[in-house]
Amino acid sequence: MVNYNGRSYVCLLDFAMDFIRGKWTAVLLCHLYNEPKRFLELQRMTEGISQKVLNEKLKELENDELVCKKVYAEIPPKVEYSLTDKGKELTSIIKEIESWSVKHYPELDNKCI
Amino acid sequence: MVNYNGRSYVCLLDFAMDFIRGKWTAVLLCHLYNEPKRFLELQRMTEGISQKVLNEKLKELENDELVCKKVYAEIPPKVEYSLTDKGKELTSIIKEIESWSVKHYPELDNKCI
DNA sequence: CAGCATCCAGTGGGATACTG
DNA sequence: CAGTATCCCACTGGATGCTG
Repeated sequence: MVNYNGRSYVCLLDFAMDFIRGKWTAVLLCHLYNEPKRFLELQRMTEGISQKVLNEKLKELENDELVCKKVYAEIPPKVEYSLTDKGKELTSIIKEIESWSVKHYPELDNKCI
Repeated sequence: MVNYNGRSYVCLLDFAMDFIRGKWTAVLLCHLYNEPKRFLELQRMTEGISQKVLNEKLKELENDELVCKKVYAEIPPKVEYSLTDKGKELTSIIKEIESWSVKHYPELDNKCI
């Protein structure tokens, strides 16, 4: 049993998987892999995600310290999201999962990232 | 958009993550990493999982061809579950995620696997 | 532009009891 | 031993509308 932040997990792997379990989480991390992105940019890249969920996910990722949020004091508002080092490491593993799927399901066109 | 088996995914990564998104999936795969395991054995190793969910997950994993089920014609029944090659490859990536969590959260005792 | 507030539906998983 | 069958709740994410 692992307890963290008021939640409990059956083991450390369960805990780690919880970071990326959400439907959009892994995809968003990959979208941030190369360069920082703005909110609207992320929303456009991530076809199908609702604004509400994008917000929730970005907050989660920020709390988990996988993503860093930078707010510019401008009008109209400008906010940039980027991966932390910890997040970048995790994302590179996620990319291995993507490679795994490309290898084993070549017939499914890769329309992502 | 990726369509497979009546479900649709926003991209190939979403599709791949769906294999391991469930609460117990990654843990079960790791438990099968070294050697085949019997049903009850898995249930005992995987503290907290209900019989119903263990069944559902094993069926999923079998459908996804990550796990192979071998039934011995004996009484009482004997069934063994093992990783397929595809499953073993994926599981080794999952183990990287576990290593990532060990590295970044050393304070959380690793009671798993 | 980058959010927040609501309301709502689908589903993943828990608890419990039964069987070839 | 290795399952099936129900019932049920909590939570994730969808849709829509409002705001500094």
